[in-house]
Amino acid sequence: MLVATWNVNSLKARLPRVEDWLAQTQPDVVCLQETKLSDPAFPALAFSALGYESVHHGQGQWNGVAILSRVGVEDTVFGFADGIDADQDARLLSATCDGVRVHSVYVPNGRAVGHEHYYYKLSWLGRLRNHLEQTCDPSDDVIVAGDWNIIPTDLDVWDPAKFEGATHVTPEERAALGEVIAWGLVDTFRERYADAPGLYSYYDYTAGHFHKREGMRIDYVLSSASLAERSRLDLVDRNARKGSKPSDHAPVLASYGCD
DNA sequence: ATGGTGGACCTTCCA
Repeated sequence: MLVATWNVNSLKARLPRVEDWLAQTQPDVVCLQETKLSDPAFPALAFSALGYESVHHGQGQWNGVAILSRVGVEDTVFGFADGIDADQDARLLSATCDGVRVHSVYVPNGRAVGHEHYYYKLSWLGRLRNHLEQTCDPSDDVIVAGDWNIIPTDLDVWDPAKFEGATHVTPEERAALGEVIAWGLVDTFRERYADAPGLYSYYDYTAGHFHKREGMRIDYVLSSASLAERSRLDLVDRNARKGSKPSDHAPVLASYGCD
């Protein structure tokens, strides 16, 4: 099974690129973030024409997450499970695709350390952990993929010094991510490329960051142990960040063999 | 030059 995650930064602006990329890459399951669409505006028919069923959790102007699958979509849950404080934004979508419980996540940015949005980000990650505890089991095949808005280690950014005092690198954010991972997830990308620098999924649009390879790895596909054992490939599709009108994020791919 | 891009959309917010 080939799984991808991609923050498209407006599906309306990016649809032709996403269609071309799907046809070329042929993933089985795709988690999208930042569709910036209402549910009625979601282009399900365009994906259907390419062989993908889809589910979308949107709110319009901001946020919005989707799952595309050519191996089925069942038991969709929109946002956090019942009993968890509801999210103000559309940032989480869960569904089962060919027996794998898939989560498309768009973790809040945080904006600035100490900002109200920063505490919302930490709370959100705690609620994500609760959601996993309530809705699935780490011994099952589980994928949590998306834009995490956290640089896991200093290896995942071009210049850690530039981030002193900034969000994405604080011990609190990394600890909150750690609590999600401790539920039972593996970052197979970093295991595969244990000490390799320069592998980034996001580049700021401004100041030529992409061409200077000044990026960060904030998009990742985390998987439960049963899938991680069958991990066959992890990569960032850097080519999809090139050309005219790209997203500021590149797609991240992970594939898993059969049992 | 004290900005720099790009997407939401109408003046400013967000990343």
